[in-house]
Amino acid sequence: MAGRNFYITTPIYYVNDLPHIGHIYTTVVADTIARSRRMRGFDVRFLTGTDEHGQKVEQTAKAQGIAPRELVDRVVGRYPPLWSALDITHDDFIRTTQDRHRAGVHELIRRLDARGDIYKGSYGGWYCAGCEAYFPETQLVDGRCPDQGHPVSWVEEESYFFRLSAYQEPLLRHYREHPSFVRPAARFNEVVRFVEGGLKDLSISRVSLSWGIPWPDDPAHVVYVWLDALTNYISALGFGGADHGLYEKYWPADLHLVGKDILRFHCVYWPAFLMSAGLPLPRQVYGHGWWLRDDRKMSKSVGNVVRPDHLIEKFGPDALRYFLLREMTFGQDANFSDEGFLHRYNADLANGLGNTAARVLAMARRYFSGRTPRERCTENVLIERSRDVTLRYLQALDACEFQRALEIAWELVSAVDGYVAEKAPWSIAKQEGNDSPKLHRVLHNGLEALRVVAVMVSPVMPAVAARLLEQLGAPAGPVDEAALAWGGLPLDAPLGGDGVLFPRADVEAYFSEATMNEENRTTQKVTIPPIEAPAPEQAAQPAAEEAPAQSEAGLLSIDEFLRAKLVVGTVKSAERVPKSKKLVRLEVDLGEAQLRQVVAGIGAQYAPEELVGRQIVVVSNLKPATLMGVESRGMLLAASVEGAPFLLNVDREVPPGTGVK
RNA sequence: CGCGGGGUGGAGCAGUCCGGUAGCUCGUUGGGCUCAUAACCCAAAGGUCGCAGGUUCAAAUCCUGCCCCCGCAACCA
Repeated sequence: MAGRNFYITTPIYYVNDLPHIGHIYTTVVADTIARSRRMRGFDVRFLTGTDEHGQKVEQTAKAQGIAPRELVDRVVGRYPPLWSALDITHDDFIRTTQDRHRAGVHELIRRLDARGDIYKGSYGGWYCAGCEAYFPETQLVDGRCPDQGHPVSWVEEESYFFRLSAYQEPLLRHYREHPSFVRPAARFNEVVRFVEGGLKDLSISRVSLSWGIPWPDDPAHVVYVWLDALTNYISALGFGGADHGLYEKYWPADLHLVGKDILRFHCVYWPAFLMSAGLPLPRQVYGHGWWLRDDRKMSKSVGNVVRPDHLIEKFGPDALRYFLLREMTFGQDANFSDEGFLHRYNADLANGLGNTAARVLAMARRYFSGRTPRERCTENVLIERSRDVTLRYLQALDACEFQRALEIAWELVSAVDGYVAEKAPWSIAKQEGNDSPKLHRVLHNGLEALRVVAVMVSPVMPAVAARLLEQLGAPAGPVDEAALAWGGLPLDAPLGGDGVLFPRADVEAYFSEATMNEENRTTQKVTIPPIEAPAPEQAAQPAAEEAPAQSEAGLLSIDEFLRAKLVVGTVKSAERVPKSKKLVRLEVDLGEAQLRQVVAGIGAQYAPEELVGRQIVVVSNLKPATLMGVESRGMLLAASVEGAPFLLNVDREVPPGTGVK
């Protein structure tokens, strides 16, 4: 039954970070799509998992004195409870450390090799012996390793390469022939442009680390993390294993859902690998946007990563799921804030759906002794409205326009409110009594419309939808598309339990509480113990780059401290470094024969003019560094509030060169 | 010429691909209801859709140029 299967994937998440809003978002979106496809009769396969190999994991494990395997097991353990709390309905959870995955990777490599697309060459990089790590040229700081400032040397190591360059034209042709291969459209153009810019062959093995999948028949090499990671989409289906029934059934994937930061890997490397291996390409890759915090990208170093555990606790998983899908225009970036969440929660869920359900249900309970109405009518505004809404709702949903889909669904909620206000069932009851056929019909329409809303909302808020259906006295069990049609509510049947769907949130109380208890804020500034240590962004993020910061065991001696020569200097001149965003070049009088040139990243907060004449504190014996081509021979001291500097100065003027201790 | 995103009533955002009365939530003002979670309903005020050109019968939407903001990269020594 071709076309009725639907295979959807999230990226596999890198395990050196706790799951945060980015992981949660991608997974919730995938789950919503999976649920809506199931509702529409598709045979859905939904895959998620974790990416567990690579340098960062190896280093972190080493630093903690445990085996990598132990480290990844501990971090991966965080996922199942979270996905379960959020009602995620994935069919499989793949880990790249599993045997089945290794088999898939080996099989893929065999195929690339058979095609003649793999050759042995050498891969060059800057190696820091102190950190035992390679750094890309761009990460070097003043020609030294970015972590500890150790010297680095250019080292070439043997590596297997993939002939990516041979796939430039085939990829471009594929893009041309499949304009919906990458969504949204803006991202599609980005990818095409990147490939048009030329492709270099890709190094796909490393000899410098051991925590990875060994290269087939050459165990000195380990498979490059991206080749390793991307293969999960087929290895999870049994590709390369004895039983590839799932592979036959579900591949190619209908949708790879990814964050925009890893689009290139999914739209360039992955399809090239597949072409080489003679395998079909996924039908679509969707690059969604990021959740920002105060318009800035979330990062651990800034301390603004959102971990909404307490929101789940306080408001339930469905409220969070709703917020994520309703607040973000799918594909674009959006801001995350507690204020925004509470606002949506109260406006849409408490005052909207929750209150509307409560008012209609309360009347049915009162007037009909807890049973559904005995009469229905075939012609009224709500029926028409419902038809129109469900039609547009399905269109929006199929187009992955979740925001619009929910907005449309809420039109029906609001229509019920308007309808109830207009028909004023309470007056009918007063005038004609509880047996009034009109009263029955009016409330039936209200309840039935709410039932339709519950069905529409079910892919997004499964638990709430089930609860509402139960309260309405509607048939339980899995909902399908047919349930969207008007008329599913049985007559004269018992209503389910009562209870408020979404208790209104007291915003003031929330914030005073949150202030009392920092742990509860979505933005966690607490440092998480090394095991769950930093990762820059969401989604599968193979190692390679920065190593985690090591905590030095604490206290330094007075001697060590005195090695830093701190002196007071008077700023003689200041100017912006051309083309830089915030660098200022200062000439400072340190009481030496010559003025000292110091470059400082304070241009965003201080205008050069206001600096001249000021006395500042400078570390005078710091190794020189070159920033934007300008040499800096010292560092000025400033307090730093979320990255914004506040200069230190002396209480009263002192001679330039005065020591500080 | 580094790559990309954005500039729409007081706030936050849709709409821009596929031109045709500028929409939503919140806020404000006035009225209504009393079934409901201090909720809900109706009405009103409020926008030169960053700026300037162009295409068109018609431009928030297409084309050209410019300005500002924000990510990434780079530069917090």
